[in-house]
Amino acid sequence: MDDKIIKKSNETGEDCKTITEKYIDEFHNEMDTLNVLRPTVEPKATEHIRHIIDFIGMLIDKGKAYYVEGGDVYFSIDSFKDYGKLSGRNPEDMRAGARIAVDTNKKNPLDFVLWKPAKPGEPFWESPWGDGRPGWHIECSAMSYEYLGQGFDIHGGGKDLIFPHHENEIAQSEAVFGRQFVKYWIHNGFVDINNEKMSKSLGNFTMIKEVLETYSSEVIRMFLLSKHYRSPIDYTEDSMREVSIGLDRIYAFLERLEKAGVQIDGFKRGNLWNDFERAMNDDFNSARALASVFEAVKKGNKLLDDTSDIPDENILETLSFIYNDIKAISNILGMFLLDPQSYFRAKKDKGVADMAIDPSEIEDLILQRAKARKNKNFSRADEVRDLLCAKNIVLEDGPEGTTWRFE
RNA sequence: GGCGGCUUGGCCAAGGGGUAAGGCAACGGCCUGCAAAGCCGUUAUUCUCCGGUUCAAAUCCGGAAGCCGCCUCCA
Repeated sequence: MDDKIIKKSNETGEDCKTITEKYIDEFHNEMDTLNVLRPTVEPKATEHIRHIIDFIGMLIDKGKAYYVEGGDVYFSIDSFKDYGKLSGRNPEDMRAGARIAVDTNKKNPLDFVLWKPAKPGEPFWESPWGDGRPGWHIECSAMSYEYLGQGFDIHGGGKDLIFPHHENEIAQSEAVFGRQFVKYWIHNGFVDINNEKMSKSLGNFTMIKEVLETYSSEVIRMFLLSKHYRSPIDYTEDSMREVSIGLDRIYAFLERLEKAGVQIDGFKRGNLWNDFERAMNDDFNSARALASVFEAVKKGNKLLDDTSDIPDENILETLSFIYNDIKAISNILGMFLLDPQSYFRAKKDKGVADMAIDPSEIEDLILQRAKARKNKNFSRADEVRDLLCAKNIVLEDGPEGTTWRFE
């Protein structure tokens, strides 16, 4: 029912449903890739016209909405004394600042449309007020009533929707039911590029696809969680790279734990979990929560350093608490979900593909370097390492030989 | 014009009356043939600026500057 979709439909000849299905599919695919769980119910406005019409009917019956000659139904903001309470706006002030020509049919310039008559060439549904379609806002009140009842606990959305959309939802629902619509509003800040808001709606989803070409979904999640959800976050290559390095560090720690024989016992919870929980319970302070993970990683690395990666019974238990907690956290944040070997293998595969490098070539060079090192021919050894370094490949000499990775 | 938000080390970013988390980067040390990784240490007497309240302010109040968002029949 979005004007943009109707416009696109008229341009391409595809019907609206085909167009929206396409975007919904794309959205699903990208959310799946980002480890975003599917919602239990995803109601579509076009499948709830009946509920929407009923809802508008209730508003009219209560004297909160009115029909205007020509087919429009408007919500009367003067009939709802709390109008503006969410956004902190005063209707008087806004009336003075109105920038657009006022529709003379409205009782108050800020009244908003609940049902609008169909123009030629537009999709429409039959209604008591003539053929037409719902206005924006009403579907949220009607559908949330259908699935969640007269009021519910948490409503999310972007900051830009506070006014008018969420304000209008409150007006519609509270005008009908006379009780609190939503207990907690969660309004997220935007992802900016160069400190400017990203292009709206569909444009953002294209971005995700592009970012995924370079960074894994876990890097994207970690980037988003590195700042509080209410604040805007600026997308830059530098910050993505930094986050990616941080994620490597955490996975490297997990790998180290496994090599040291640390076991997971899913029921035990340690200090990390307490810190994490405290942070998340404080208005989803994900940045603080991530910091607690890094703190635990440092602590764990230190314990492993101190015991030369052969922890005794006691240390082993401490480490298993950390491992457990990280695993529990990973299920909440949708990160650190892979086993470390797969994580680093995937990273390697991607590097190999992106740089068009033959891994056997690298292995061969490493062999040559090993031989040179054995013969104390260190200049040759360093030469090999520099050669690989130029290709973004870092060598790490460990007790079990040399491993390599992409920087 | 109205409303809301933001400004914390080189960069990113928590904290929101009790004396500055965490990440990245840099430098020094341990380790290493040298590195890398990891660890240890150093890097903001100070939180955009100016006033005020307080025993105590990055945190509260007032003012200034800069940046961002919203104010449409856009979902």
